[in-house]
Amino acid sequence: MARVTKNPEERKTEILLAAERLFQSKGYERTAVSDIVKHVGVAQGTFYYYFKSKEEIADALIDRMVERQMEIIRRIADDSSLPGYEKMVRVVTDVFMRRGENLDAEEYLHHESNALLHQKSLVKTVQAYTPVLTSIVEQGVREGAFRTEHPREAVEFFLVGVLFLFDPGIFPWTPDELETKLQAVGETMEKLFGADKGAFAVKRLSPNAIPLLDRRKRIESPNP
Amino acid sequence: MARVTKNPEERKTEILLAAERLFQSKGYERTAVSDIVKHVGVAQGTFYYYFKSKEEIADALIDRMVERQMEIIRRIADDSSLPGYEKMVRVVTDVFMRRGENLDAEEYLHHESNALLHQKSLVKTVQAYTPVLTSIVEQGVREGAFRTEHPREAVEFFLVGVLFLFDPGIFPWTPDELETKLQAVGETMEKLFGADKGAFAVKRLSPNAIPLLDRRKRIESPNP
DNA sequence: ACATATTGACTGGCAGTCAGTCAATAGAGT
DNA sequence: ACTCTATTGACTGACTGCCAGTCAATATGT
Repeated sequence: MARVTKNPEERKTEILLAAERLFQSKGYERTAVSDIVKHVGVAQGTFYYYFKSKEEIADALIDRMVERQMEIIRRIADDSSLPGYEKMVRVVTDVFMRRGENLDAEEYLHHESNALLHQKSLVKTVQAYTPVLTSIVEQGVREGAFRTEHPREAVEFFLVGVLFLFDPGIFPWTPDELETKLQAVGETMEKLFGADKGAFAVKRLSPNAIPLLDRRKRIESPNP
Repeated sequence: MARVTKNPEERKTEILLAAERLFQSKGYERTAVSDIVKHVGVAQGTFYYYFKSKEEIADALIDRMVERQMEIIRRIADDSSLPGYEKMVRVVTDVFMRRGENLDAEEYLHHESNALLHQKSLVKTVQAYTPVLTSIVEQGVREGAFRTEHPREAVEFFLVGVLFLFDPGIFPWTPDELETKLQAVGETMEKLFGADKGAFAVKRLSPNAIPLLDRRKRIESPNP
């Protein structure tokens, strides 16, 4: 109807944000492109003027998200005053243990109806984190705190294990199971990176250390 | 048209098999329920008489598959003449290294268009293998070959790492990267299970040890 | 006048539904 | 034993509603 022309970048961002909000509340699969454009107040065709497909907008959102998270981890890795071992501890506490807190906005990814999207985001996360974490491990090896012949592969294995195994959208553990698994992560890291026994011991488990479990966003059901 | 009544079990199997064949050739997402019933020679409603949804038939196929694979691993685990360490070696060579060979029929799962299905099959595999592998590790610990405080968690971590990381539908590594990663699996296992150095050394890599890479089934494209 | 942004009706395809048909069979009445 | 009939279970296929993606037309800014 009333036709409004905007700066393309602005329009694109509008669409991106609307899509993100809808994916969060309804889930990816249950969000129709027609929903998105309705919320932006724009015609269906406009969507396809800016994005090749529904999947493409999802990919764009994932990239944004992964990039945002990379900043935290990069800040730790680039701190030249920290030994590798200390960096690794910080990455675990500041990044992995916080996934449940910081990812509220991305929690919709963990819903089953978003499997492809979700998987892609985990894969991208692994690929983005690997080089940075590898350099941390290599530093630790040089400093004698770690011992491994394949730092990169150890990191990849660790990332896949942590990200997939502790993802409530993939493995729905009970709180008890989760507790045990979290206890075991310390031992796993020690062994994987060849650190001294107790180096990554989980001393006390703060309640919000428990990642995502039970914080799963309730997705609006189809029949309210 | 010509109405044919059959033994329900037989009918159900017919539908199951037709679905499997179609999922293999076209992929899950691209197979319509109408395709399936056309191939069985039955009406659309008949499908929904036997299965609640398209996803349900997929789950049924996954269960069948996982169950079939469990037999191999159970046979190894139940062999009371074998020490735990030897069992683990066999599981790796007979089960994981063969995934590429034996799973031809299930390769369609590794296609991107089947993400949810694929993920479910991996999760079910992890959950099915875990108890059996855990008892193997525990046996190894009793025999002094392994050393770990959390056998179950070590097994889960290992399974997730191997199954997800080496799945070409999830992580599309180049042959070179894959080679390096396979070399590293030995070290990873030693550390994870606390075995002696070299216990799981990959001595020679047979060409077909490379799991699934490049054996990815070519899915019929939509526009031939 | 030209490029660029925007429109919205339209297409094709698909999952799932539903009211009803048909065949076999169990059982009641004889 | 033998029909007749009620009931059940298997099966049908047209239909609904939804949705991703297309496109020719059209408005807007420069």
